[in-house]
Amino acid sequence: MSAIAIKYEDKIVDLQTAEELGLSGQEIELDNSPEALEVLRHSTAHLMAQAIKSLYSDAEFYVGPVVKEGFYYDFKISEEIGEADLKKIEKQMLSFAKKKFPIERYVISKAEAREKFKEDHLKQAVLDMIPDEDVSIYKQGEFEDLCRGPHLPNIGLIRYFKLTKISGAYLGGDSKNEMLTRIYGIAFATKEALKAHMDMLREAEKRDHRKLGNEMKLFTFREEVGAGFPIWLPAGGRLRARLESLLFKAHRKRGYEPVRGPEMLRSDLWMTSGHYQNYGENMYFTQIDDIEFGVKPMNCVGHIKVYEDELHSYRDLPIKYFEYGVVHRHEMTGALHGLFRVREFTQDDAHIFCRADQIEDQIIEVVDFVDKIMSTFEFDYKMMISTRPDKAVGSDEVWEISTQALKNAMDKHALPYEIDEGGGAFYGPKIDIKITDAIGREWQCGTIQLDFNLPSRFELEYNGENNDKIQPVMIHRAILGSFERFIGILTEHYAGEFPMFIAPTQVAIVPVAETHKEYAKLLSDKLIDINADSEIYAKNDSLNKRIRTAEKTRVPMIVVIGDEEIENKTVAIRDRRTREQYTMSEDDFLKLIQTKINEVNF
RNA sequence: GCUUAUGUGGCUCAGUGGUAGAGCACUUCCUUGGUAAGGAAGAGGUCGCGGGUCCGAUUCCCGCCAUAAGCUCCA
Repeated sequence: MSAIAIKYEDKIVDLQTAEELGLSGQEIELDNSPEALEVLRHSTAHLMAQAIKSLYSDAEFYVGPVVKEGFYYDFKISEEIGEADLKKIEKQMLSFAKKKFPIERYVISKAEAREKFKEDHLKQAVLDMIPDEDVSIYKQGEFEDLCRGPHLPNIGLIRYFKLTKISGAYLGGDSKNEMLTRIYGIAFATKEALKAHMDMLREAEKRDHRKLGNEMKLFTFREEVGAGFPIWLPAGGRLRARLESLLFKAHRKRGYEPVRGPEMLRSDLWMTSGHYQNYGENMYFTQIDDIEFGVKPMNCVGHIKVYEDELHSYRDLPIKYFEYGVVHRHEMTGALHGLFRVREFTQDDAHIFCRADQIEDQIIEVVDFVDKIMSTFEFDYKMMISTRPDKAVGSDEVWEISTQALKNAMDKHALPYEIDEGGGAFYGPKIDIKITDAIGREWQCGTIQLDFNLPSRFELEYNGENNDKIQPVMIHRAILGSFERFIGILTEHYAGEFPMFIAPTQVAIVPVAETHKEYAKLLSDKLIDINADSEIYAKNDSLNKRIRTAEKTRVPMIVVIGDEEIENKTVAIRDRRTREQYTMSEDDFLKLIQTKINEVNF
């Protein structure tokens, strides 16, 4: 295999440029490495533009970058174009690729470029953004494009690609500007890699929690209820209740006290906290007897009021309050997405009030808590420290101290993290937990936020050793993030096949005949005694049909009960995971279920 | 919020300028069955909501609501 580019001073330089400038470096071959794919996908974007230009002669082109999930090109044509046209464009791309045009590069002045692309007002907009005097042009066959590269030496190298999506996009991402057409695509160096990618997309589609949630009757949305307000159905309710009770115990063990603040608080309080000024556009307000109230978008103010209910000694700290807090946030309609982004959700929220010297230990304790839960669900995760955003309260100094405190805690325990500049909450910096699911997708759930600002704004204090008044530090934290999003992620992570300890139903009981129904009910009661939910499939259907129906609900275990089982006090088990059938004594079976449910503790 | 598309019984979807159809689910009956769909009959829809055009609208037009994809990743 020959090189398609080189690496020079840590930058990818294509062969055309390298030759021109006489550069040399480590060769990059056409494989599925990030560097090679970047070059390949960039050239594929150009090939797509070439095909579009040949099919729609009035096409004007904006930008065509490589992105995380492939590449795209923004352009404008007079004709209407849709999903169905993608095939046509792909075909045209292939026919160009077969001609193996070399990709040539040359440099001209910006003025010359302006003249060259005078027909294309989008290219002019691109030129406006380039500060340099000279610009590079890449040419393949008849097609020329303004581009800084890097590109492949020849379009014949582009073989395994797919156009995936077509949509609108604003010029420069600004909704005040004109709307362009955007086509997304993906390209790989090998056929296998492309196939694996397409398989992953199909798999993701199959796992979509909106689809599974509907099929498995976990939750639903209704137009007449309102966008972004989920309705939990019985199966979803059972799953959620299991999570809640596991988590309740876990909090109690770690010294958290359950509390609860009101859904609505007077607006004055939101002004004190700064939410009114910094978060108001996401809040819902209402008027009661001439007083304005804000529906809580976060639980911290309620917990602050709990803290204020009595005087605290330095000996009592840290004080930890937790609540499954229902919050409302006004998200843009276009941002709503199944359970992943809703307007009402329940956080597994907690606030730790502690002394400055306890920050590090508290942060680490929370990180451990997170680790315990995430590893139980077999999630890999990484942590990200987010710094001061544009809209923020508090002095730079306080931000600096608190951001440093987070970094120190992490560094001291050799915990790896990345930095997200400007991603913090308006009252303090945070550590976000990003988990990776079963098919490699990343999700943001948990968050640990360090806050000196709210304690100061609410003038919180505790009595120090010398009876002096000292301001506590507040740590806001959520581990699942919200039950909604987390259950959505779990659904996709497990493809609906929830493990025993959170499954909505642990066991499906199928009595062979009418005469076995009574026994099935007895077994079901025994299961309730060990905290396992079961459903009896005793409808007037054939045995086969009832087993099939039970299978479709993705229940972890199906047990069939007939004369034989009743006589021998056994159950015939059908295990979802192994798809195997075996017989077990009823006692052993109950013990097994009990073990499987109890083996999980956060 | 913006752009585009979609919206037909509980679910998945056909269909049409002359007020609708299938499969699954549901109800009743027959079947009493040993591990992935037994059979029959029946009930269920003002075709998302509101307005307009038309003799007539679920179908065409407009507005709204909801859903989906995208709108950040800079030649």
